Amino acid sequence: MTTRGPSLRADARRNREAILDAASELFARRGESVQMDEIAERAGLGVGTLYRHFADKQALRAAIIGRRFEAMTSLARSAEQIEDPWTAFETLLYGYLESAQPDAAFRFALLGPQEPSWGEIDAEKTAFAAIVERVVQRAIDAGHLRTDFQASDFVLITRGAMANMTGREDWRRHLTLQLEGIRAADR
Amino acid sequence: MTTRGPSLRADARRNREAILDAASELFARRGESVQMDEIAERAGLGVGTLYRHFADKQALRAAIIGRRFEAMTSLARSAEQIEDPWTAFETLLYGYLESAQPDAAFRFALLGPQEPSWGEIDAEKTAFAAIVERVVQRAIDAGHLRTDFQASDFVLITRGAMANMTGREDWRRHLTLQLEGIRAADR
DNA sequence: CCATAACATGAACCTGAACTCCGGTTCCGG
DNA sequence: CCGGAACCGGAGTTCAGGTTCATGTTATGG
Repeated sequence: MTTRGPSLRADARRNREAILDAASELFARRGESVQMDEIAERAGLGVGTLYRHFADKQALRAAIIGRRFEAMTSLARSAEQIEDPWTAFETLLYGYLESAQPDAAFRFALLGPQEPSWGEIDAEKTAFAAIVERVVQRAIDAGHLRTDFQASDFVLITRGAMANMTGREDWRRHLTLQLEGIRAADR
Repeated sequence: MTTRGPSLRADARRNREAILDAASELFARRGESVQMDEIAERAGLGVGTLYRHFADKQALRAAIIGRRFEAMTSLARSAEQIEDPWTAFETLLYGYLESAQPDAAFRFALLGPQEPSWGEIDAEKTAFAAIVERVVQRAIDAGHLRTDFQASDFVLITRGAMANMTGREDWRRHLTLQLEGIRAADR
């Protein structure tokens, strides 16, 4: 998926990038409602070209989401490098949410019912989850998180916060409240 | 809005109810994607009849959501009657969420971007909020909730829980965690 | 029981947005 | 510099689903 190989003419590759960029931008800002013609125009291309690169709208959307997940994984990877377990955890959590905030398409993809055919994304998702697992475990071992905290709770927390990304910065308040319920009892 | 008056033929009133019931059922289960023809069929009526009673699909949706909000308000009213402040709070919280759980349309209406033209619903929403305000305040005064808890936090918590209503019962776990962050520190 | 206004019906209509298709254009190895 | 394979453009096609309206049906007061 990533290194698609050499067999792609130079202009084709350039256009593919342009499409991805334009679509990212628009999907991020307006979510579901953007239409193919708009994306084409913003990319400075014809609609036909979009369909040369992606089977249908759904496939394009999936590619975008996949891209974002790759970014999330690399974010997680760098957070994992941080020495202090709690700082690592917080960095991951805030980094994840702050990346999600401006991307309505991504948030919606996670909050709405999951589509079928997102098989490829699931793989990336798993990679991300594995890193979260480790960061969480480290925070628990260091005595910063409740011992009964699960990696799956990370998902609950983040979904909760994302649900409150409506215009304002309410989600930060919500996250703070949630963190209180998550920390180890002794402080 | 509620007592629309006498000027409505008996069969018309009956049909209106049938439409509302059918639409509630379908919207609740399948959210946005139901189509007018389906609703008509399930109500045992023709599509034209739907349009006699509701200007368009959006209006029908709004009527349904409004109805649910009325139910929520009456739920809140009865929770408010409970003696013990904490029990009242918990009853309201769980009652609200358990009602929301089977109703995808309602949840989606709250989680998605709010449509315009839902002015009438906002009124009902305000009534609900007023009751929440009182129940929350009582729980704070009784020393069960953090003193810095806001009525608006009720919204954050419930949105968070609703975001985790995906098939399983994850939201209960999430709510438990959230409650830990919400309770008064002294326990 | 009638007259008639209110109501119901659903096939046809219309809209908008995804997708196709083929004539024209561009890249690239030789 | 050339041939042709790969690629692009965007007007036109298709189709799903919301909405209308001419025709038929039913409730209700007198």
